[in-house]
Amino acid sequence: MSRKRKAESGEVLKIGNKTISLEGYLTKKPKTASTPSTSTSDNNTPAPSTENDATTPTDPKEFKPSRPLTGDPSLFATRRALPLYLYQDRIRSILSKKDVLVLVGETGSGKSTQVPQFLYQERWCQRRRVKVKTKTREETVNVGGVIAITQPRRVAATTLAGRVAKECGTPLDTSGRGTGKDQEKGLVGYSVRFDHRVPPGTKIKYVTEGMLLQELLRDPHLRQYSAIIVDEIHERSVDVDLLSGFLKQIVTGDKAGRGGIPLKVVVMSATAQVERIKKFFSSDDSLKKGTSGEEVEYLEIEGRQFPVEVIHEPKPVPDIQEALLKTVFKIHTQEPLSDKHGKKDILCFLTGQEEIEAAQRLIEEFAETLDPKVPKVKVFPLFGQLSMEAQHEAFQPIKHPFTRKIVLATNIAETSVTVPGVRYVVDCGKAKVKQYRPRLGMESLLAKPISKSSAIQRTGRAGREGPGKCFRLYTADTFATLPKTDLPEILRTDVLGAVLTMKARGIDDVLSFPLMDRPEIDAVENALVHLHVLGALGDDGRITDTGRKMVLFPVTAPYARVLLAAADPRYDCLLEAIDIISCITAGDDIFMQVRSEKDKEAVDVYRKELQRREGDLITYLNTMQRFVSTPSADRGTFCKQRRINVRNMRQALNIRKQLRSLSVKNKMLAEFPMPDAEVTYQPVSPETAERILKAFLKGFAMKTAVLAPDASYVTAHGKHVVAIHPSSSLHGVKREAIMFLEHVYTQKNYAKKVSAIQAGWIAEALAA
DNA sequence: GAGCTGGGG
Repeated sequence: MSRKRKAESGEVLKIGNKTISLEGYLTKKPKTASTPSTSTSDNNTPAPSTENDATTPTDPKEFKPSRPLTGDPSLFATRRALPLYLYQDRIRSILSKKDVLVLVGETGSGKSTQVPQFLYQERWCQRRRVKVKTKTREETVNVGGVIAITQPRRVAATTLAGRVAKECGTPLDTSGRGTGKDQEKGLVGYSVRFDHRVPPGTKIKYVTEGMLLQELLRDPHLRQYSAIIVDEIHERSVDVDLLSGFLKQIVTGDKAGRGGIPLKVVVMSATAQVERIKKFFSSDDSLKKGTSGEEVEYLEIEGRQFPVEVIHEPKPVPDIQEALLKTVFKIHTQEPLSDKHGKKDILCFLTGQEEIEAAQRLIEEFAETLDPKVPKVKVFPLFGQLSMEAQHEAFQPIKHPFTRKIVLATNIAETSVTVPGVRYVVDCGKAKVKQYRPRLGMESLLAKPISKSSAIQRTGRAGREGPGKCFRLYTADTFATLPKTDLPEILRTDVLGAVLTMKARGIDDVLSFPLMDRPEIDAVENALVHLHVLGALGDDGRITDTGRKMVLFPVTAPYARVLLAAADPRYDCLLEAIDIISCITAGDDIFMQVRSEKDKEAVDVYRKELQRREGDLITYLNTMQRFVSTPSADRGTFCKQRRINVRNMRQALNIRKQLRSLSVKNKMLAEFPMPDAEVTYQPVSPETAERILKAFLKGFAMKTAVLAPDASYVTAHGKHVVAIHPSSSLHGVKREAIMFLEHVYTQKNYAKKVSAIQAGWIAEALAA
């Protein structure tokens, strides 16, 4: 089983039957000649832009803004040092005249924290009472007063709010509690799923993109707001693309719903590749004479990055692991361990867990062969499926003074987390990307070349704390052929959810909704048909009552359909469906992967108890029911024994609570269920399990397969062969028919989250 | 018989 590996001292490394030559890359003495001749520097590191506007002097000490800083004086010095400080008058002046500003500011410019503080006292930002006409009558409403700043991630929204509250010197209790009327007044708040802190008097509100889309459902004109600041738009999530469309409609529309008061929009990006964004908001086609407010202003602000030298490979590398090993040890043996800026650690970008674990083994084995005079290395893997503690380890500085840290990461380290101490980046040039195939109704997850923008982002990770170097394991020519930017998510994903989002917010003609990038018509048509099958759209293509109920739940359309079916007396299994959906939508699988064979045996003993012959869904239900009936004190052990991801389980409990209370609110549950402590665990009967699976079929009848005579599973829709994924409890098991919730192409065409069903149930689900 | 980039309501 265990592959034989042998590290040899000298210049050759053997792994199994593979021999890697390290000739010319290793000099056992740390001090040698400087950088090899292949070294080239390209112009990707952001050069400070020359700003020759008269209103922005170059010395922050001489600059006197038209309005003094307010808030906590102890933080003034830090804020004055931010590049953005010099631009505050300019930004205020632009927005007093124009409605849309596109602002490019590299990481560290301070845009996310400072821009809202520059604006909230502006005259146009005051709340106003205005008359608006509704269908039936005229009414007086409040418009404006608050600035919203959207963020792609919850953690960003909450931490930014905390920091800005501190700068403003107003309270924001992020510790919990502090709700209701005992809340103190404050300038700054935030609102993310499961967590809302909006003190009375809030003028600056950090929200996730999804949250603002939710608000749009209740308030299509965003009347509460004077301005929306869309941050990190370059990440191009589906949510930000939809949001941009709605904002464009408000900005360029007749504003009657806002009593004629304009909504200001500031779009902020970390990369300068904003042509498409600029053009999108400039509303060329809808430009009307006499309304100058529609014009878009553009401003670019330098970041605070140290220079990073970029080194490409002279010729294409045949083996990425080999190239990585050579490069890592070239850095390790030729570059200093630290300098006046601090430690000089290495961050490597790889595609996935498998590649990372292989690289870790290689590096650790080779490190053992190094001369004792050479500093030690310590390797840390970093990918999403890793436990919180293991991820945390990669962020800790190494205490030992004679050791260099090497972090092997997926693109989790590109945007989601920042590893401190990094001064060398090694970039393999690839990343795994998920792409939806509308024709096949499945997605693929494959390693593909990254974009230039992504490569530059990775490079930048070497220059956060001091001057750095980035080694690209591909040639300069290859870099030149990379696409400029990544494909936005809306072109890579099932647009089912996006289409329902539009329909629910009054967009009847989804094909003419303004989007920066339009999905193919095929993809949209597929989504429309699918929504019709789910009953969310009627024959006329308009949203149905079922569809309106579906959007009230924070889950994708098929899951929402399952919840509605489960609430139907015919199936009567809403609480069970909620338990299952909570487990499934809580992030990655609550069952973590077990790395060693020995651990796997021990864990499987416990996991087997949870597994049910009906398959993964009922296993999840069993797991949730067992978990909540376990006393709190024993839950940690329960998770540990079964290698259940505690973080995801906690998230599942939050989702469960939210779905339960939404069910009560939407009259699908008569009353709140009994507290878990009062429920004794009892495994569901086979009869109940059957009802549950039939309820799930109302959302997933399209994702079924029947066992063929040759013992393969063939999908009912499309007639493709699928294999049951090894993560499923039904892997290797043959049943009459299966339902699966996910369908992914990796090494093979895989079905995941699989349940055993009867073939007859499929037609039954599609009929009624 | 064989495995998984990252987010969000």
